[in-house]
Amino acid sequence: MKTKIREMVLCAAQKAFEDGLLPFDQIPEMEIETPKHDGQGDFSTNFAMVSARVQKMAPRQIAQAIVDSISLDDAGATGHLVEKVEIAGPGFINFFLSARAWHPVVDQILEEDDRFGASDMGQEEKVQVEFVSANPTGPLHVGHGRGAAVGDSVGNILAFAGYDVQKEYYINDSGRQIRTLGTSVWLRLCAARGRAVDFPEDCYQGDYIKDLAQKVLETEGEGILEKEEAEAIQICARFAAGEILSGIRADLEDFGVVYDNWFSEQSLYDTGRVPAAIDTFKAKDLIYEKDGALWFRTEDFGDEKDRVVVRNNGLTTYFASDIAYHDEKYERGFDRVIDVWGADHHGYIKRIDAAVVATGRKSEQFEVILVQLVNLLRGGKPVQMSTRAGEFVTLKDITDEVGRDAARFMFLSRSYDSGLDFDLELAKQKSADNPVYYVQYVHARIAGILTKAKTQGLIDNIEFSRGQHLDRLVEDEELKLIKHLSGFREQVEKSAKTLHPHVIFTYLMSLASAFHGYYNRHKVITDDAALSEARLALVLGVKKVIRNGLGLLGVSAPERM
RNA sequence: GCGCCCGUAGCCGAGUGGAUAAGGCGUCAGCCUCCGAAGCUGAAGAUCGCUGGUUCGAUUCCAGCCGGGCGCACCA
Repeated sequence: MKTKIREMVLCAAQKAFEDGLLPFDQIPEMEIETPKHDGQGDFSTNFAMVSARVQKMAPRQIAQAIVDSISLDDAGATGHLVEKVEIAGPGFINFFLSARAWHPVVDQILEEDDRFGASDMGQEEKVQVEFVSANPTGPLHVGHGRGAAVGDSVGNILAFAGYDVQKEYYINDSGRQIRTLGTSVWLRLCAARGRAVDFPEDCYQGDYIKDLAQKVLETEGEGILEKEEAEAIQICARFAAGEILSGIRADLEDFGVVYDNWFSEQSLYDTGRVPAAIDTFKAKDLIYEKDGALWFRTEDFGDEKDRVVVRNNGLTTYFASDIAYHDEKYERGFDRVIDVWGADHHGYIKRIDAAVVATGRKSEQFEVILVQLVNLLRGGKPVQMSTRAGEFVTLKDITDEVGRDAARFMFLSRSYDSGLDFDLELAKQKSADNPVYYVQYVHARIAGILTKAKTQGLIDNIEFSRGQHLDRLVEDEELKLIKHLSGFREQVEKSAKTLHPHVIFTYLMSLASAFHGYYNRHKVITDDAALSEARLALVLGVKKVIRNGLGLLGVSAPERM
C-alpha cells in the first residue's frame, strides 16, 4: 500500500511539473508514513516540506500542486481505494483509504498464519548471536536473565526478518576462574573430611560449592583424597564446571532459551587456534614484546592502549582466546557477529573490534548489544549480589518466583539502553496485573470466542469461506484493528534493524489495547451469520498476530488463563 | 581525569528530524441479567535536566554544562 501511495505522489509530481505547477522536476528523499493521530489519514507524506528548498516554494503551495495533479487509483465496483487526499499542518499530504483497501489484510493473515509478519529483509545473511556466555563457576543471576531474554529475542526477531541466525553460548571452560573453582571445591571437600583448611577469600564462597564437593565425593569416591592436590583440583574443576554448566543449560531452558550451539573456549586451545592467532598477528607485526609480556597493538585500531595477550608468566589472557574465538566465528561463515554483553564490559568493545578488523573483517560486521545492568530489589531495598560471596538471587529463583513469561516481559518491555530496577516483591505481588497478561489475555479471550463459535458451528464457515464477508467490517474499531495488524511486519523489520526487541512489545501492547477496545464495544458473534463470520475472521487474525509477536519475545500465548 | 549508557507527568517509561509527546502504575469518576472485568470509558497530571548551535521544523542531531549508573588489570 505504501509503495502504491509513493507511486501516486511521484506521478503527481511529474504531472505537476509538466503542467507548470512546479518549477523543477527534482524528487527529494521523501517519506510515506503512518500519521500518529486520528484525523490525519492512513498515510501521509512530507514530500512538500522536503521539496520546499529545491522548488523555492512554500510547502503548502507545493502540496496543493501535488493534490491538484494527483489521480486516484482505478475505482473498483465499490469505489476508490484512496478516498480522499488533503493538505494539513505545515504541508503534509494525507491520504485517506477506504475500508475496502484494508480488508485483504485479514485474508493475508489467515493465509500466512505463523509466517505473517515475516520479512525477507535479511536476505538469508548469516548472523550469529552470542549471549549469556557466563562462566560455569556459579548459577546464572538476574543480569544473565536480561541478557538471555534480549539475546534470545533478538535472534528470534532476526530469523523472522529473514536472517539465517545461529544462537551460541561461549563456555569459558579454560583459565584461572575454572582453576579457582576447582580449588574451591577441593578445599570444601577436604574440610568435609575433617582436614583443617584455610579457605581463601578469592575462592567461591557459595553453599553450592559444598554441594558440589559432596557430589564429587559420591562420584569419584574417597580415593580422590589420596591423589596429588593438583590432579585432585583438576578433577574437581572439570566435574564442577560440568555440573554447573548443565545447571545453567537447564535454567536457560526453563527460561525458554535454547541454543543452536555451545562453544568451548578450551577447544580453541585443543585445536591450537589461540597460538595460531597470535602467530598470525606476529607475522603482521601487530604484536610486540614489552616487560616480558606480548602486547597486541589495539591502539592502532582506536583502542585507548595496547592490550596484553600473553602475560609475562607465559599464560595467555582471556583476550587472546577471544581473538581466536572471533576469528573462528567468521571462518564458520557468519557475515555478522553480534555479542550481547553486560554494560560493565563496554570497555572491551574496542579491543574485540580491533581484533576483528585486524583479521581482515569490517568493523560493521561486529556488533555489541550492551545490556545495561539490572538492579535487583526486594521491597524497594537493594539485594546485594556477589558471586564470590555466594549471595545472590539466581535466574532460577526468578523464574520460579515470578514466572517465565512475566520475567521475560520485564526484561523486554523497555530498551536495554537503560538500567532496570527489578523488584522481586513488586514483580511477584503485581503478577496479576502485570502488562504481559494484558497481551496474553487477548489471546485467551479470543480463544474463548472461537470455542463458542465452534459450538455454534460457525468456525467451519471461517475456514471454508474466508474473506467472503470481510466487507462487513466497517466499524471504526474494526478498521483500526486491521490497520494495526497490517503494521506488524514493519515493526518486525524495525526491531530487526535496530536490534531492539522492545519494539515488538510496544507493538503488542497497542494491538492489545485496540482489541480490548473493540471487544468492549462490539459483539463478535451476532445474529447476523455473515457479519459474525467476518468478525471471527478478524479476531482470529488478531489471535495469530499476538501469538506470532509473543513468540518472538519468548512469551507463551495461552488458550486459557 | 578519560570512556560508554541514561535523564520525558508522583513513579516506570515509548518516541532515532515533522502536525495535538504513546502506554503502564498510582489518583479520581463511571461500565458486568450480554462472546472471559487479568477488561473498557472518561478526568486530572509534562517548562521532554540546563544552555547554546544546525534546520523551514529538534524530545530526536551537534557542543558545553549539571545529575545518575557502569567501566578504565600482565582478571574474566
